[in-house]
Amino acid sequence: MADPTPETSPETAPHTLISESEIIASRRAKLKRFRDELGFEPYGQREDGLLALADARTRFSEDAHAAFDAATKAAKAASAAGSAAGSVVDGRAVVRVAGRVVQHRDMGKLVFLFLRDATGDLQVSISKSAVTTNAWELAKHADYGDILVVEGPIGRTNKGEVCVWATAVSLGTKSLAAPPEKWHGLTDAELRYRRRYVDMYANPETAKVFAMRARIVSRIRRFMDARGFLEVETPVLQPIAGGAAARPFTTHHNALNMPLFMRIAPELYLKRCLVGGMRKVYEINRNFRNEGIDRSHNPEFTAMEVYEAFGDYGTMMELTESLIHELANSMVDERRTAGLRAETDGPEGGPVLPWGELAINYAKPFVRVKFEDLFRRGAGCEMRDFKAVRAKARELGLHHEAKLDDWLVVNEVFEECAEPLIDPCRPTFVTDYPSAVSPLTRPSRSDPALCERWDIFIGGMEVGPAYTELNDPDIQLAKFTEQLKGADDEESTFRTLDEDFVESLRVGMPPAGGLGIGIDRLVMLLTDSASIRDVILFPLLKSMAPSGDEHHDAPPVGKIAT
RNA sequence: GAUUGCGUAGCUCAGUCGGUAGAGCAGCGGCCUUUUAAGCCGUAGGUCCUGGGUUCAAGUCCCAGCGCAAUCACCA
Repeated sequence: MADPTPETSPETAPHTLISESEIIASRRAKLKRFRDELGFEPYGQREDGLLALADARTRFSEDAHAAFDAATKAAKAASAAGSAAGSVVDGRAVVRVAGRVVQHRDMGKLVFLFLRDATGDLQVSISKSAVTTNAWELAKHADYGDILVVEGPIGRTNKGEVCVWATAVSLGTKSLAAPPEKWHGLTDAELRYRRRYVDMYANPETAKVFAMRARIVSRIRRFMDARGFLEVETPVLQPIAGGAAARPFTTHHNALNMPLFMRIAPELYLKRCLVGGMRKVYEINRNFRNEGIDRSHNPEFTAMEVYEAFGDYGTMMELTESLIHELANSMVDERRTAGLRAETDGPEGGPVLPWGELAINYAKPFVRVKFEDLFRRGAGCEMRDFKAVRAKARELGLHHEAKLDDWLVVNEVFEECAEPLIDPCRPTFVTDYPSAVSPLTRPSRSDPALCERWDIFIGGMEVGPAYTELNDPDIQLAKFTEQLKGADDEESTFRTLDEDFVESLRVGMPPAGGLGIGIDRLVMLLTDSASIRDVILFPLLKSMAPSGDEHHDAPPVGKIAT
């Protein structure tokens, strides 16, 4: 980067619309002083040989520290007694570290500060007598949020704090923003989401959750790969949004002048992979649904879908149970390492992980209950006794019951009465759903009113469904057609029959089991996070209204494709 | 979409019955070579979310709007 030209000096002419508080003005003044008077490049440079702060801490040696301490004291005593002091041998490891300043205590001729990186905090102690004048001035006037690079031996203070005794200090990056409160951190939920980059360093728990998320997803991939599944990537931009019944986001391809949808599910493409001959495939990727936002819904979310030729919903059940059990075990290990609450000796042999007020027991086998049995327990009548079911629906105040098909009423009564009976502390497979509410599922051969589908519930949340996939093109076409008939005007603008998919079934898709798992929800459960926003780095928020501009949502025409 | 709550300094929060806008941290100036939210002295900092209304007087009461949160609804 070239030096800033004087006439556009950023210290005096910030070209942002953000008003400059005096806090920021003073930081700009410091930036100028650090650069012009002290000779530090305010935006740093390449640094080789940096240790993560946690790794630097492990280089501390009690023996080396004690030996150096004793030698220093002896030398001092000798010097005081007038005898010649031999040179002190310093056996302490020298480390070079970088981090953001999160504590700064100026004791006059000694400065203590805490640096923070993604691995944790480490104290740096800077004695005026141990560094150059310029480094001393930099350390003394460093602001919260500045990134410093420090080198020196690692030892202890008198109070026992492991620290780097700086021999060199330089500027990694000057921070020009007012920092959050150093003790309370950033607590305002809105600010935490809008300024996640501050939240991540100010609240280390936030960064930890995302590190855990990364490990969970990585373990899922290893699990799937070890079982011989091939990871594939299918279109996010789809001409027809299929595979689920959700409202899609719409977009447009200019060169082809073609409307497109952001996918609501990858299902129909993954099945085409089976038609093409892939036996076992999975995809972990984003889905987009243009619907409401709450603690368990974000408009874009990550899902894993899995398809296994010649499997069925039982195959998928075993896979899901093993995967989630294994993930829970790994989280127990992680939590123990971190000194957090977790057990492996639950009533059924654990692992047990906390989720809010709940202690969820992931012991195998997970609970299995048939839809029909759970319905009977919850509603107090047989689900096939539609008269009784409708009476129950009216009793529950489901006033639009009359307009609905029998099985849809069954489904609503189930959600109202039966789902609450599921123990939130035990992962539970609800199996054998009514065929009528599962258009992509193969009907059960022994009982065509039912189909080979389960949903897994954990902590009261629906984490994912699995099917024995419907691969009869004629039945599939009939189900799609029927579904389209029920669509209202609005739905029909985005709901279209995917004829190519039906054609692929005519080519022939092997019998298969398929599975979908909401990764965000699973991560919520495994990391004890209450909201999906706590496991998505940059969750969608309403944009801040630019004052006085009513047309801010109109795109700047002509500025898009440059 | 509905209901409730919240919105005050950069951050975390007080603000009584409607009567001069407050604290801590951060900032600025000073002191301090062993601090652990360091401490001490001094100092500066406000569109009380926005817009109306009631009133002699509104951060406070009323109405509308915006944002966030929780609960519900929606979401096979």
